[in-house]
Amino acid sequence: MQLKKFLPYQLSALSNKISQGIAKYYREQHDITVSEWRVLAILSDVNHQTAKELTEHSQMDKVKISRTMKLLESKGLITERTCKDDARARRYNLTINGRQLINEVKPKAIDFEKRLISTLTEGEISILQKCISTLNQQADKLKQEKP
Amino acid sequence: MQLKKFLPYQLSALSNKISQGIAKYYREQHDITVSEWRVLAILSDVNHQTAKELTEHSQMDKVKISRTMKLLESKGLITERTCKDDARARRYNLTINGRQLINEVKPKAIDFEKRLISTLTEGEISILQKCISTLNQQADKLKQEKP
DNA sequence: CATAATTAGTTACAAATGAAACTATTTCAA
DNA sequence: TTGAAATAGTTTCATTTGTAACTAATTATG
Repeated sequence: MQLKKFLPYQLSALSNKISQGIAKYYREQHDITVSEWRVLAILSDVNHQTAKELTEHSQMDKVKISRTMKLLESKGLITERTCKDDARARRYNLTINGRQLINEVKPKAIDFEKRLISTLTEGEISILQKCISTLNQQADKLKQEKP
Repeated sequence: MQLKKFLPYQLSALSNKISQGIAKYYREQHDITVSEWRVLAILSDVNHQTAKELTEHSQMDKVKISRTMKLLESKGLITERTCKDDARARRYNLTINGRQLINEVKPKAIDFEKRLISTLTEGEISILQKCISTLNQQADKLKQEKP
């Protein structure tokens, strides 16, 4: 077997290649990290979330979220308010600047994705989506099993 | 747009999920990192390569390769010999122990992959492979473009 | 209702990483 | 040739990351 033919390697290589390009763009053009972009994107979709909720929607752990929120706040892109019903938690909201930034970045991200998949057919894209979803489920299942 | 629907995010999330499972297994069962596994796998396929060649086949940079080689040598899994034709470079070979280890790990990695894709049809797997290859090309192309 | 267990989030510390500077050698070009 | 540029690989240092321990608040249990 060759490493090149090993699916986990292929996915990691592809994902890294794509991420590097995006990360570079976010950094150079908007001075934000991928983590910041993810949080902003989530909040722009559903505002007013807690750190806990953000971890569930971002595939990032609570430490990374905590650090990212601190950073975003220091940049004035989000505000935080302690939850009424739970004094341990805070809810985060985009500021005007935060919303403006994400409104600027998002179309470019969508355009990047569009160009990325432009050489795939509709049918291929739909099967790719199905594969990703199935592989996610299967990866979850295998994680629980004993090796 | 939702982050969840964004292909670069989906690929990153999937790849991380799969990698975490594998990394845990390599570490617990064989006390090696994913980097070490990759190098061993490449050398088991074509022995006697230089660091330069390994970087080209592993998607790892020269610093990471350098560190991995040092580690593998300290564990007695590979040997190094200065190239006859270039005193800057070395060629690496698996030791008996190295070959034994990779012969032990490889079948399990293949089996893991088999279980991972077991819920996909042959057709889906083949289209997935095609998508990965096309996306790699496209990502390379987009990297060179100005954003 | 008191206290033990759980949960939200932060902090501290060690390990992993990446970029840049570095050494040693080789290649190129005047 | 011989000095300049390029290349193979290593080291250094600053940043990022992950784990574990921590604080503060909430929930569950006897």
